Amino acid sequence: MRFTIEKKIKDSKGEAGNYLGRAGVLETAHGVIHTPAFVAVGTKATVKSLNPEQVREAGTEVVLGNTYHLYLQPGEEIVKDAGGIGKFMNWHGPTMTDSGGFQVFSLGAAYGKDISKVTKITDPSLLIPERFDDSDAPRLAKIGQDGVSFKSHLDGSIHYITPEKSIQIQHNLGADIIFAFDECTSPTEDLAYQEEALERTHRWAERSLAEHQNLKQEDARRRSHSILEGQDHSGRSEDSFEHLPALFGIVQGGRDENLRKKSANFIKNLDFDGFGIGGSFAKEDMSTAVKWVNEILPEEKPRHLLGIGEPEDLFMGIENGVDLFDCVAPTRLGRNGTLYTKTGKMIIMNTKFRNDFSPIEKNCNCYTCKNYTRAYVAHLFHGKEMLAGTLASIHNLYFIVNLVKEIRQAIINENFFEFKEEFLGGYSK
RNA sequence: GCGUCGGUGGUAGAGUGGUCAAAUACAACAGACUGUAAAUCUGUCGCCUUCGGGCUACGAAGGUUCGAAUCCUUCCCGACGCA
Repeated sequence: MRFTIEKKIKDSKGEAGNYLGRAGVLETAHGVIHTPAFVAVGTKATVKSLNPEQVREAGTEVVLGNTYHLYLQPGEEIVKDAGGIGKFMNWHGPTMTDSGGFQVFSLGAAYGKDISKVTKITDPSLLIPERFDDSDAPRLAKIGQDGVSFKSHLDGSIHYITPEKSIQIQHNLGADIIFAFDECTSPTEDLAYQEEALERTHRWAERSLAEHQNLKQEDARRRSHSILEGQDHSGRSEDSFEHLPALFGIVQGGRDENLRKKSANFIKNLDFDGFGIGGSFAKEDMSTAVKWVNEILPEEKPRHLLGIGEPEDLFMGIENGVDLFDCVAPTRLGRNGTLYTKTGKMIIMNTKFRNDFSPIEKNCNCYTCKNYTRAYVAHLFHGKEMLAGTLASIHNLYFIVNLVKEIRQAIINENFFEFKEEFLGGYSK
């Protein structure tokens, strides 16, 4: 993997100032990612409701799968034997896998609760928690001594995932970029807990990295042995890129400035190829957290803001130095009948669209908008037809991927701030 | 014409004397969704409301009863059987 910065954000007079944002190129063994880029989420080695051609046609350059899900089903050995996640799912471009760290949160502290990746609460202090009443709440993920025990949401079986295990699984899944195993904490946890969790995430980062390096060495030994024996049929030896994954470390630290900075400083000193910024945020905390972190992380390595992807968040992230985003929003919202437009989100099942024969969005170049009307898409949703989720996902994915591409172009054209103002001025949340 | 059974909210369908403005499902309407426990979930769904409650309702009209969607009478409508 190789990351090159092409251009940094400048103001309207072309002055560089102190801006963190940049446009670049991330080269992997499976192709190039133009950053900033939006990564399509394909948790179970499929971007839900879309085939790879549709994902590609929407403009997507890279797809992210999930360690936890693929480990449970079909099992990482199968994916490995298939030739890796990309080959398995017939996606020829770059791939990434998440470590399962998010499931520590979504199946743990957040399980059965009304908290998610980004909470609405405007005053996060209100979120502070009675951790004590909470202890017997049902969870599918419990944090243990040196890992997390998961109770499978599929069949109830128990699985213990350690950092080593997560990295082993990810090596078998064979994506181009993988992530360290971390603990995504709930914003409802108090500072003492955030600190404790951060220590854990840091230990896990070191262990993830150590296991990653072990696996690389083992692989190198095996390959040199095969070459000596004349058995290397991989055809990849002349590749300028390592065929093994690049590993990104993850910064946590909740909403606390000291913890965030502490985490960035700790993680940046480890030999990671890039970085993820994780956490469950109260909306208003997100930009400060990203800024604190990216001011510390080394400029020359890529940064991925995990799980974020609403339009206003993309501008915020990019302006503050984020190179990669992934988010389920385009596909999940699409399947659930909400569509992005330049003026805001549209709930396509609303009565007013039943006889609206215009496209979802005028001048949109996605497959859906070029071929179908609002009335038709609404009809598909009312009729619970499978094509509904597909057409909606195509549009939403195109919308978000393309928005990020436009932002990238604006950076290159040195009119990022104008573009931001123009877009957000017309977009209502 | 006689007999039997049945007519419940947009639909299907519970309910057979009070706890019924009426289960449940569907439809409808509105909303939520940010490293996918998610083609999912939430709310509303007779009318009015100062959200305490008020009013009108279970084919129609009468009646019995403290009280009726529920019991009785007649009528209207439907299905089936016999002429």
